[in-house]
Amino acid sequence: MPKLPDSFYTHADVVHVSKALLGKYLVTNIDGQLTSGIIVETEAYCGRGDKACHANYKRTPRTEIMYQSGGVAYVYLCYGIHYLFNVVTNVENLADAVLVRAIEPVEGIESMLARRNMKQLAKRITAGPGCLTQALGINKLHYGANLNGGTVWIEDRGKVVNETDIMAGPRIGVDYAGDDALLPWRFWLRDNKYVSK
DNA sequence: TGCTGGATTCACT
DNA sequence: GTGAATCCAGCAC
Repeated sequence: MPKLPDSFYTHADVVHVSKALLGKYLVTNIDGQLTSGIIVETEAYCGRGDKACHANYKRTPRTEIMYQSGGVAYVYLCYGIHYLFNVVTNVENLADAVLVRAIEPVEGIESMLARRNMKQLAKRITAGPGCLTQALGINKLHYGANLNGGTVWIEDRGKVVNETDIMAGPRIGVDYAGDDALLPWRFWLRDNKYVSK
């Protein structure tokens, strides 16, 4: 299965990339366990002028990775409990990123259940940014991981997503960002039960 | 060196 | 609907 090329991630419009990631397959091969799922919900974060983006205010060691050329993972620990998985986009020195909020499980469901400490498949296994990282085994070790490597990557398996099936709305949990919290930069696949909220 | 609060989730009431 | 759990980056001193 073809991994997405570097040119996909270095696209100049992070909003475009956010929508293009819907329907793609997020795959991890961690601890010898292959797990994957269809990306069904994303959010765009722009490093320039977007108050909700970590990299907007100041360049720090944590956000340094977002200034790299697109195609690497930005993994961030939130509330001391949950890891959030982002895809860095755009070219070097432009700190854009796409937050992956939800996926639909496809492969390695048994492994996901074990990681989530669940007995049977339920919607909440991957519906939410903190959930999907746990299900896929993503953690701080994958901060800065190259998405063309053999640990975490994204595949295009030819699934077609119609523009009319893509819904847009305000982002979640970024009320502190003032007016920028209202930007319709959250995207999800219509009628998909694994979308959070 | 110490304090504050967050791109959240889950278990209760 | 509400509140606790829980770590570390960023900033103040």
